[in-house]
Amino acid sequence: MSLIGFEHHNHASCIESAVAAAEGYCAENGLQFTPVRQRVLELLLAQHRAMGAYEILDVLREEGLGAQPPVAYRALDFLVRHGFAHRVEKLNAFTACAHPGETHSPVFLICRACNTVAEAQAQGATGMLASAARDSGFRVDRAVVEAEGVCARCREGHAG
Amino acid sequence: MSLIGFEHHNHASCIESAVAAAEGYCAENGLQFTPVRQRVLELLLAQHRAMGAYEILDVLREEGLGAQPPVAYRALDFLVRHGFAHRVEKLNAFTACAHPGETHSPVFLICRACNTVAEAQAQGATGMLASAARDSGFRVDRAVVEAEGVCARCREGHAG
DNA sequence: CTGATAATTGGTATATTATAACATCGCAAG
DNA sequence: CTTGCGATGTTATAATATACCAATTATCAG
Repeated sequence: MSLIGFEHHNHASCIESAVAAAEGYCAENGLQFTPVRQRVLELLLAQHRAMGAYEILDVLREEGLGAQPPVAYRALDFLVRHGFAHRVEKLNAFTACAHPGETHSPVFLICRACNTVAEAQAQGATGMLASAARDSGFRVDRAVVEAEGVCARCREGHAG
Repeated sequence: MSLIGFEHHNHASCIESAVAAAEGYCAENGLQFTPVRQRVLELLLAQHRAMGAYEILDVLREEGLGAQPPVAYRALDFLVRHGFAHRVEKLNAFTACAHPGETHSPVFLICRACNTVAEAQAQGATGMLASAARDSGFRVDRAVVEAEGVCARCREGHAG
């Protein structure tokens, strides 16, 4: 399992390169990487936690990029549809994709204490789910795997 | 993986026995299995799909058991808290537990075509998730595993 | 039984999340 | 040019969920 979200890294460059990657992908595929879409992606990248649509909308509104819910939802739909972000069902919120470009079934580790959302890869778990489902004739189109708990740092913090 | 939801079974008796089991459990543990709680459990058991809180509330209202959202949410909270029902995050809806009494991490298979929600047991998948998370110091308190797709019957139905 | 306590109910109000619907704009293909 | 498509801007409303307070009912120690 590789895991992004709980380690240290150069955040500014991490955002820049992710945005550049998205921009490139859109250019190659005839998609419009508009200001609102870019800004929403930046907001999501800026924090390793999930943001609600209305939380994002508040920022867009302050910045004059849009004031109504559909503005945020449309940008989020775009980002999710093209794999730049994911929806975290458990939180009814959104988070930037930590592995854009790669095809993957994300697994989220949600820390109840610090609200960090780490995106992990657990090939095994989703593979097992898919094959077990297949045995009963069920075809899995999308798997949601999300674990709520407490991350290492927070457990150390209060001896939890 | 055991799987309840897509096979045939005697539904009336399946409901009766589940209700009786819940009633017994409550009696043993000093919990109140009130009319609203019983009725909500029956409603959930009556269908192998997830029901929204407001859908349940509509029935309760017709039957004079309560008219406001908190009535439904409180009964659902009770049922979920004591393991008689589960919340399906992906659908923001609720379904009766297919394995009451047993400690388990449910896995849901949600059919997009017929809306059936089957509760499966996939020890392997959740176990793998838990152990992989543990390796990074994350303690999993609750795992959400839900697969959206098409069940065997619906795939046959339209050659899907 | 009785009073204290906790659990449940009934209700109002409101918060939060999400989408439907429609007019307009801008751009690129034909 | 004009047609069509995707994106935008906006209004309105749907769907999901919770905070809070008053009143009632169950439970249990004494």
